[in-house]
Amino acid sequence: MSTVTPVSTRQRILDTALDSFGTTGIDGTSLDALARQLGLRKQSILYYYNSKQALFEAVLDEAADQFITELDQVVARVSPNDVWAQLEGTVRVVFRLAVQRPALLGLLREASRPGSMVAVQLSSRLAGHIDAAQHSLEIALKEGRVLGNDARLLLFSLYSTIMGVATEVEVLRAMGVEPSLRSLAERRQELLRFLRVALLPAV
Amino acid sequence: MSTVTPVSTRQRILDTALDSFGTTGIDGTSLDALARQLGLRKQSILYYYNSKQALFEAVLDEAADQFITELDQVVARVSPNDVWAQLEGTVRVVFRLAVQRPALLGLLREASRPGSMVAVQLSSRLAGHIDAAQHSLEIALKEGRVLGNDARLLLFSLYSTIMGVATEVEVLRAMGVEPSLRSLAERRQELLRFLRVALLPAV
DNA sequence: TTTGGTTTCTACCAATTGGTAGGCAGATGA
DNA sequence: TCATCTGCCTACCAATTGGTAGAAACCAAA
Repeated sequence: MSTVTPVSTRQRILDTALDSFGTTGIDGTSLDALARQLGLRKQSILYYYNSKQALFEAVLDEAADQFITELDQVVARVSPNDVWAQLEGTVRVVFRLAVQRPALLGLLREASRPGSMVAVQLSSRLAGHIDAAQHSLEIALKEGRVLGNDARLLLFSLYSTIMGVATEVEVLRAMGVEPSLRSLAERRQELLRFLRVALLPAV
Repeated sequence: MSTVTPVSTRQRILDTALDSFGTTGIDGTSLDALARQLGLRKQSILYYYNSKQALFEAVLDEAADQFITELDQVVARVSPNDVWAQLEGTVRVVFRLAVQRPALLGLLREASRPGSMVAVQLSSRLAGHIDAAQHSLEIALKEGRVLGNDARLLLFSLYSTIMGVATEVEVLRAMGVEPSLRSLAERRQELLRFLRVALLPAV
C-alpha cells in the first residue's frame, strides 16, 4: 500500500532551490526562474522565505543536513579506528551523490569559493565531523598506521582530492573523457588506489 | 633609468576584468562596477570589447596565456622524462600564482564548473600541455618509475589535488587554519610529500 | 586650420532583478 | 453564518543589468 505523500510547497521550494543554486549558482538563479520551475509566482516563494538570502541560508542548512545524514549512515557504521574504511565509505558517499544529487556537491563547491562567507555557516554544521575525522587521523598517524605529518593538512589534501575527482567533470571532459557512469566508476577505483598508496604504509 | 610604461586602456580593462571575473565570478561582475574600478564609463569598455561575452572570452584567452607562460618557464626547463621534477615545478607555479595572482586560479576554477561550456575554450588552449603531460606519465608508468594504472585518470587526480590544495582556502579556514604565507608553505610541503608517496615507488 | 580617426563621454533603453502592498479563494473553527 | 487564517495571486516599484546612438574631446597629419 503506497500512499502518495504530499510534499509541502515549502519543501518543494527548498529542493528545487538546492538544485538550482547548486548547478547554476546563486547569482545565476533568479526567483522568477525558480518560481517558473515550480509552477508558482515568485511572491509565493517570498511568502515562505522572506528574501533570497533567507532562502539561500535555508538551502545551505538543508544541504548540510543531507550531506551529514548520508555521511553518518555510511561512516558511522565502521570502526572509528579503521581510518581506511572510513575514507572508503566517504568516497562511496561522495561518488553516489555525484550521480544522484550533483547539485549538493555543486553547492559545497560554491560555498567553498574563496571569500564566500558562506563557508562559515557550513563549517559550523560540519565542525563536529571534521574534528572527529582529524582526531582519528591523528591517532592513526601516531601509531604509524597512516603516512603523513600533520593530520589537518592531510585531511585537507584528502578532501581536495576526493571532492575534485568527484566534481571536476569539465576538466575531465577537457582531457577527452566523456563523463559517464562507467568512467565515474573507473575514476573512483583509480582514486581509491591513489589514496591507498598515499596513505597506507607498504605491507 | 626606469621609464613608466604606459599601459594601454585595452590591457588595463583586460587585467582588471580578469581579477574581477576570477574573484567575484562572471555573474557577480557588472560592466558598471568594472568601469568604476577603472575610472571609466561602461561604454568605454564596450568600445574595446563589443559585449560582456566578448570581454570574458578575451579574459579567458589572456588567462590561458599567462598560465601557459608561467608553466612553460618552469616546467620546460626540466627533462620531460623526470616526471617528478615536472610535477614539483607545476606545484611551485600553482602555489606562486595562488599568492601573486589568485584571480587567475579562480578563473580556472570558475571555468571548470560543471556545465560551464567555458572549459571548451580553455581546453583547446591547454590541450597540448595536457597531452604532453599524459604522454610523459604513460612512459613513466610503463617503466615502473611511477605508480598507477591509467595515465589520464592519474593526471586528473593530480590536477584535482593540486588545484584543490592551492585554492580551497575557505575549507581550510573552516578547519581552523587561517590562510597565511606560512600556512601556504606548509600546505605545499605536505602536498609534495603526499604526492611523492602516492606516485613514487618505495626506494 | 581643417580634416579625419581614435577615444571617451552623456543620454537613453528595454529587460530583469529582488522586494512591497494588498487582494482573493478556500479551509477552519466559533 | 461569520470571522480568521493560510496559501497563492496580481499589480507595482526602484534599482540594476547589458547594450545602442550619437555627441564631444583629443590627436596627428595635411
